[in-house]
Amino acid sequence: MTADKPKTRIQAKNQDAILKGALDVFAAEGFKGATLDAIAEAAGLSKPNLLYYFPSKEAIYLALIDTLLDAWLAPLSAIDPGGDPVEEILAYVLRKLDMSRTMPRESRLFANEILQGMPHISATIAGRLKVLVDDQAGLFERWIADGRLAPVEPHHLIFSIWATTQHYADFASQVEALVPGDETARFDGARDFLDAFYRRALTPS
Amino acid sequence: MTADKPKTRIQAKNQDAILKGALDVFAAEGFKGATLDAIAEAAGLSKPNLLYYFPSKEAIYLALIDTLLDAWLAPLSAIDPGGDPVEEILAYVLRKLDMSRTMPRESRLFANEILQGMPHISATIAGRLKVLVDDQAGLFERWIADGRLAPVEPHHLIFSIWATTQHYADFASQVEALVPGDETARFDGARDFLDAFYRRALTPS
DNA sequence: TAAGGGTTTGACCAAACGGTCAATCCGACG
DNA sequence: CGTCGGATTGACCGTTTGGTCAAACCCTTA
Repeated sequence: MTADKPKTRIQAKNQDAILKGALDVFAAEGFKGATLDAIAEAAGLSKPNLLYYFPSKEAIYLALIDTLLDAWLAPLSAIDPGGDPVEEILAYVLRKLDMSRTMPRESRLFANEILQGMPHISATIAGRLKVLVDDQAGLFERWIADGRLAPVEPHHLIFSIWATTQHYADFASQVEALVPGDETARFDGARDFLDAFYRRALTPS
Repeated sequence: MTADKPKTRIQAKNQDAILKGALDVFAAEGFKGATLDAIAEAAGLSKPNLLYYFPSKEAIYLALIDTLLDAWLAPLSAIDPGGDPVEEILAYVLRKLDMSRTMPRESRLFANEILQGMPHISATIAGRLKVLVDDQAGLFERWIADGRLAPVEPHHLIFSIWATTQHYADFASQVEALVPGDETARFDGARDFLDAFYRRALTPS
């Protein structure tokens, strides 16, 4: 299903430029709002040249999602079953918050896709996501059973982490309008809040 | 700036039908994804007839936002300064969660708008929002100073409430894919989680 | 009932859109 | 150097889109 590996250096360079440009445009405008002309300009190519490397706008979009999904979900997989439960989850929260700061386009890309009802997410991708989430939910439940984590429903805990951290990327325009100071100050404030918040909520009594 | 009050019953009925249909379409497709034909069909009118009542697609969108914003923000204003801090904020959380269940289209409408960088939100609307948020943040700070609320930064607390509750409307497709059971069960689980979570996080030690 | 104004619509337009294609360009390799 | 296959593009196409307009419709009221 995914594209073959590039053969020549020109192919590698151009496919990379296209995906980079497409990330800019799709994240800012959504799938329907993005135009091939805008992607071509962002990639520094002509529109027919875009379609020499990808057969359609949707193919670019799918390749982009496929390329970014693993990196986007990696921190959830990286939770160490051997570590301290509260500290492991807190590290995940802060890692996700940092990704909202350093990778806001990826966050908005997925936010747009899910908001529209995930029309481009295949059953296999959704299945991969569900397996990962269910696995980590099972880990959380074991931690809870061992009394090392406050008893909270794991799926909703994961949702709350996604929601609170990605909020600073997806709804950055609103956050900027409501909180004074520069970006660094805002993310420092968010870090302090989320650390204290999740520490209180997750530490077993 | 806002449209005048409708004069005739036909005007009232059709403007209402247009705004209802537009809510369906804009919430599902976003501003750029929505088409006048789709809105017209959802409203049960012809496209030229739409444009007899509103001068443009953007005018429909602006009227819709203007109509819905106050109701959408009302629960935040409704927090009672004379009530118990933790219970007041918890009631706000559960009210917002309930709105995600009963008004998901409104939630997605605003989510789409903010995701795109609030290109249609005027300075006056943003100003109204900021005054409201800053006011309630001030109330939270007084509660904290009185030792009746755990010391958390109020703006980030409000963001977390918006994020965790609206998540169940904005990203419903993802929640449905990851949590088994029907909608009622999912929202019951979310309610239990958020109640316990915020109660722990907000109760002063 | 006749008229007048508010209401509705089929037909249309210009621009933007995703995508195609034949022609051209260019760089690697014998 | 010549050539051959990959790379690039200007011109173009059919469709969709937001919006227009003149004609027709219909509801109210005198």
